[in-house]
Amino acid sequence: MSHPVRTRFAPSPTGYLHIGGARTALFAWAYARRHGGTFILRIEDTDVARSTPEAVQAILDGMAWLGLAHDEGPFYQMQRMDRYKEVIAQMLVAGTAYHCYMAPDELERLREEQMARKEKPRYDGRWRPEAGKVLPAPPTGVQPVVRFRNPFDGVVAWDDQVKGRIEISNGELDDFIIARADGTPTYNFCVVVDDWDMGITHVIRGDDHVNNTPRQINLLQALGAPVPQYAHLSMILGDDGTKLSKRHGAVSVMQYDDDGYLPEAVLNYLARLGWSHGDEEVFSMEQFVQWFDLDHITSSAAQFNTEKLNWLNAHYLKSAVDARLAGEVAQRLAKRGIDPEAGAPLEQVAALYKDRVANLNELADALEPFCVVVHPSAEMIATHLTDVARAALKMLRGKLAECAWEKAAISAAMKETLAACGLKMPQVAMPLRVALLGQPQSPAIDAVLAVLGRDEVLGRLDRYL
RNA sequence: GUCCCUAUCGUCUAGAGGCCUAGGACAAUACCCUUUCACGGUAUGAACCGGGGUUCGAAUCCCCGUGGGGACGCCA
Repeated sequence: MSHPVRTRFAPSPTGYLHIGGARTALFAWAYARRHGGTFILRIEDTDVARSTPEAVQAILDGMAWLGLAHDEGPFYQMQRMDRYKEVIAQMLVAGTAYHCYMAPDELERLREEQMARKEKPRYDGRWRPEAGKVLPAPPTGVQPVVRFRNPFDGVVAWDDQVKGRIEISNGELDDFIIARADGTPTYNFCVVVDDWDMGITHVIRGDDHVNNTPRQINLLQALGAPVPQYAHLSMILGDDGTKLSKRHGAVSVMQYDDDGYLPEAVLNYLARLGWSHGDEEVFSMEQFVQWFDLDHITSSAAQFNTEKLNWLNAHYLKSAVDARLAGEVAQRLAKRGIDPEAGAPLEQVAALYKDRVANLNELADALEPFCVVVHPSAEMIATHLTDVARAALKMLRGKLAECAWEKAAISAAMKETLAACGLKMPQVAMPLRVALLGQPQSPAIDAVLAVLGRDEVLGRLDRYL
């Protein structure tokens, strides 16, 4: 507890915020919250060619939808160039970095030779200054890159908070480039300077960065900077067990909004994917933050399971406040060109349907017939609105025109009609559903009538009588 | 190829040497509830990758295979 916890989420704005990034952000956010720390958002936009302002916005939107608020930032690496260049200059002076004039094609050739010899491809250190070593004369007209002088022997080790102790021999590493020929700094270098400057105490990030960690630790140490704790999260696989890709599965979190998921369902699902707290399955973010720890993160990859997400979403839909649901559905209906004010009060209809659907689009589908004139198919009319049924509906209509407009009275009117016609409930309820909503399934019919309103019910009925 | 990570029901997972005849959840199946369709309830089936150790005792620790994933960029 001596140091306040500071975590960060550091996406590169080359695309939207996808489900894997969202989980990384969630865990980093939760860890900071859990320890009363600070959650920082940093945009790693040094890849100018692929970074876009749209992607930055998409990431911000995704975070906002999920409710993952950052305490500091967003910081943009492109705005920190002066600082990076300052550090590089210092390293050059200190001798922890050096200029390398090797041409890219020359480097490429070296790599190919090494691969052919079944060796790990790495820079051979030809421009690395050593005591007593004579360096070639720098070729004229060539802009050098700057390489980090990585320790030659020994091992780099850290206690990964999710994977345990990891040791990498320095012999596996090479003198990687920290500044390109045009002077711009590279990823591993920027990350290190940023994590240092921003006082990051816990680096919680994707598993694909395990290989970068030893390089970053070496750099940090060369800089005399403190080494943070690292926690590497395993990746999320697609529904079919294969790697998520743009082609399948790796959709924007905003797609889940479009698909009718509630953010709390997505959050709960993500929290439970790769982390656990005993048998707990359903919990709020408040509860999650209280429970969250690095010790119970799974170290192996997890397969995304849409069905479980659906179940959670249905669960949160059931317990959602009617007014909120009505608002969400109204927006969706409006997008379909339907006036949500046109029919029965949406809030009441939503209450009737919310425990029968798995997402907001299904809810909108269910509420739509309450707002528009429905046109059941000829086949459905033939099947349900038989002469017998119509006769019963006609009698029912008479009673409905006069009874008190509430569930019990409506139910009584139906029962009287059934008795008078010698019919069973479904024989009248089904045709009634078809006439009113255009489909033979609905919640309890008396409740549907009550909510639709007398005028609407009688009007819709009259089209068939 | 080299290095690193990883392995419990179909899926997410519980499990820190005896509480494990391996627990929960989703999904599946059956039944119950029911005014249709759902919701809900109850029940059932379903797993420790293989082989060696260590130990009185291993899902848990170690080694070797095998499977899966990642990294080896003047990308991040």
